[in-house]
Amino acid sequence: MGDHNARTRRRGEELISAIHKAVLEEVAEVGVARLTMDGIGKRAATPRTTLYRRWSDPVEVLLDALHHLHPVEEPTPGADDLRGDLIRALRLMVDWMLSPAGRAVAAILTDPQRTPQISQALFERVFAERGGTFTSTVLRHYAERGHFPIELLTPVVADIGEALVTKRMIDAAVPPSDDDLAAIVEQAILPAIGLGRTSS
Amino acid sequence: MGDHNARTRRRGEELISAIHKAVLEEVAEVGVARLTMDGIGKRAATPRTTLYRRWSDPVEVLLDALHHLHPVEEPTPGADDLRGDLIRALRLMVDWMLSPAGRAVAAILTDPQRTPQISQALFERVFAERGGTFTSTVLRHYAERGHFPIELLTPVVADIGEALVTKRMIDAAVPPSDDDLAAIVEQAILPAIGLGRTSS
DNA sequence: ACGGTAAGCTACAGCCGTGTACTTAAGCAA
DNA sequence: TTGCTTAAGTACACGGCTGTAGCTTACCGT
Repeated sequence: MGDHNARTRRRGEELISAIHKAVLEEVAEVGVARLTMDGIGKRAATPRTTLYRRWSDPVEVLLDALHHLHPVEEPTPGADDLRGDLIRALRLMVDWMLSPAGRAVAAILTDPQRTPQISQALFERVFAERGGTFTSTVLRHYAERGHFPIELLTPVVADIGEALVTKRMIDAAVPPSDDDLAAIVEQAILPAIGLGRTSS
Repeated sequence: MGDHNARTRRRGEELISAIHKAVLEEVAEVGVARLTMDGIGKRAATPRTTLYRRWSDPVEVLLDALHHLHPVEEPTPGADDLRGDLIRALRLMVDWMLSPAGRAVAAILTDPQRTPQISQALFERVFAERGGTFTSTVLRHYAERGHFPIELLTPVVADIGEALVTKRMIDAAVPPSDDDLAAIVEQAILPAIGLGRTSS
């Protein structure tokens, strides 16, 4: 009795990817701490029993979802525009941080109770797939072409852009504009690789 | 009946500051999301009823604790050692981030469900009390004494050190060493104010 | 067409945090 | 000492999430 759902019953792949999508959204919204089977089930429109058939607790679902994440897009350095490519790399980063996947990762990384297991799953699955950080891909490209000495591309320098963007995202409610990103590139990254503000 | 606690019953100031201490520890450990009256009460060794007499929910207790936080120590620039003073400022920051108060603030700032009210309370109470960020206090001091043009001390530049330290604290399990901080100062901050690695 | 597999659905007991009511007892001041 | 104030301690009903059980029903391969 009762109206059967107009939507057809989902199975296998389709159902699972719907659940993965749901966990990521859920964790981005409420955080790892408030993650519940109930919440995931409601968001994915599936009963908890279906979840328990495959996973034993919310974090398992989350880890599984991370394992199926599509790798993050990498910046593709252009011909001869270091400054522009850096800004585009940071823009890519900002967009990713605003996406469900990015917000999920942020929620996980900053959870006070995160375990080494979770951190490890994250780094293996989400970051290791990529060549490196957003800006370091660009920086390496230009260093190899002699735009600046590759010795200057230290771990610290490779992190400058990401660090400043991250801080902006935490401090301010509004995501950084292109002008903000340009300021980061010009005032922090370029000086660090010996390309001061004078050399346009 | 039963053994009365050997400890004398606490009242007023003493009790409240014990509760404040407890909330900060609790939130640093479990995060804002998992904050409960029960947890606070257990940690402060006081029944929930006492908490409800003054506050209506765990976040209220937290906000009240923040209002009673001692201001963070400010770096005191020395005579003529910009590099050393910057490192000391970052060390001060790291130590604070490792303290209960600092970890509490981190937990609050990164909570996916933080409200504007909470952010505002934080900034007013914890940050506004200070002159500025850790490194900017030092940087301003040396800029005013002509060590570098003050126009270079932009908001982005003032954030470089804090941003890199924060990222390090999130990424790595181990807090940065003095060498790490020195690398940040030399490779990121000093270049940004026009004092490259050449000028020692 | 049929039967197996797996998803949808409901129900239930258990645990934990909540918020309140009420009693007991310690500290403090007149 | 007396009495007011306030914390300690106990008890209870409520609600949400949990994990499981048992059943119904849709999908899908043979």
